[in-house]
Amino acid sequence: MSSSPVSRSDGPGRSPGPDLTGAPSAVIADDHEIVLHGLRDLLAGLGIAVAAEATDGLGAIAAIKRHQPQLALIDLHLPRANGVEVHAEARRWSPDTRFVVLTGSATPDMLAELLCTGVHGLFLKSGAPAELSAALPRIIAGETVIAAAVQKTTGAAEAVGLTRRELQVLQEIGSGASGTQISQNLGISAKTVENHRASMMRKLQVHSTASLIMSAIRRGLLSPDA
Amino acid sequence: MSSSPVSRSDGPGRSPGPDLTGAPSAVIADDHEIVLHGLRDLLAGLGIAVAAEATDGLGAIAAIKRHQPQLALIDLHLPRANGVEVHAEARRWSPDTRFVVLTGSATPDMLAELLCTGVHGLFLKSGAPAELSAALPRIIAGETVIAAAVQKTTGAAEAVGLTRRELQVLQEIGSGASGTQISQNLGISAKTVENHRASMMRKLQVHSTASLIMSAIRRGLLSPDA
DNA sequence: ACCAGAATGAGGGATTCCACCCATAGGTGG
DNA sequence: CCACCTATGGGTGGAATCCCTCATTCTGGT
Repeated sequence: MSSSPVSRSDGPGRSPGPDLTGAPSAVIADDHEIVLHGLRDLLAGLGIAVAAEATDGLGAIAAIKRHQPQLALIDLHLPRANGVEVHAEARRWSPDTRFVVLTGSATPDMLAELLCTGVHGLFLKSGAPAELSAALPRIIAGETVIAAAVQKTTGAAEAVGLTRRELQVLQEIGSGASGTQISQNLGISAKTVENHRASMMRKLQVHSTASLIMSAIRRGLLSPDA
Repeated sequence: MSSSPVSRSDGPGRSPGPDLTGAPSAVIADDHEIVLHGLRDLLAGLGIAVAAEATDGLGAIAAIKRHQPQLALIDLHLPRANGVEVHAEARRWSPDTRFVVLTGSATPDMLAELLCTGVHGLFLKSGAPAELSAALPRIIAGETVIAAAVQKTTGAAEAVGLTRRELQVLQEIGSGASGTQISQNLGISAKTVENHRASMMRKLQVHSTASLIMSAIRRGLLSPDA
């Protein structure tokens, strides 16, 4: 049933091809139909036309490439290419598009990565739609808006008390690397890696690597889709 | 801002208190405002009044208890009490309510638990809203409808080829138990536990417990909130 | 200047994991 | 009956983990 990856007919749209002159246009992407519905409504209220919709990352890239919209509203958690990848790829084909990433549950490492890549907006789906509505016009005008709640989420690691280095080691562990491999990847001693791991286990109050991974994912310190 | 856990004013509602005689009423709960918006629209299209909304599990329980709706539309992943818990608790206070659970990403064990508890409907948020719209009237009429996509998800373990016993061991590992502890919990030899683990790692093509957990969570075989 | 903490590194011992090998029951289906 | 899979159990050996302790260096803050 979900076999139309590129774009679907846009209800209120009337002009085919890119219309850089008229009303602002947007491409939206989310794998939940119900969220797409909500975004449609929200954009309609702002007088922004939806040029295309996509339900996965590759479809979003193609749609942005084709329609060159002023705005791209992309879910972070998309099949076949997540929000980070969509942004990295699509910006090269549509340099004037303003990218806004939505996320349900974000991990600090992903958010940090996103902020570094220079996305123009970052919002939580659990936040009030009004927050997004208020910010979108300003984003289109050239501002960059990061929801306050996102900054709070980014501090999840600090809340637990994990340091930068520990977080790096954590990600390496999650990727399946052994102590020796991690030490080579990070250019430090294997013993230091072990110390960092032990430190994290103490802080998270667990006593096995398996629990460490579980706890880290539960607390949003690590993303299963790494 | 998200400090009203119980219920908020219902726009189109006009009769205070439970109205078991008139048009069907519903309580909806989701921690994403945008999803609530979509559900509101969807129910309006079916002529179902929204008696109350909630953004967390405890709020949902309270709202159902108070309004005794014909229908409860509950997200599986809610703060302070998930869909399973909401259903288990609220059904005792509102026995005539039909419970429908929505889920974004579900793990086989959670879905199995849900199906056992006797929920009346089970749908994926990624599914077409039309699927839900079509099913709701029949659910209210007394049927039980499980989305086809859910059954597919439930078979995730079979797709990878993990057996029942292996899945049990996997959950034990995720809970932080060591080989010896698992053997005691399951009443088998520690060596057998080790064999099951090795078998899973072969099937998932990983070479460490950390990767095993990560891969299992990614494939939906394990829930981080265990 | 001082102190707290992060990051680095190490020693040592008990335990566990991981990857091979192997065998015996019991069930299922051709 | 035989082949196949599951579940069970074992052995062996090397690698990695886990849990302590301790020390050094560098930074940030008051």
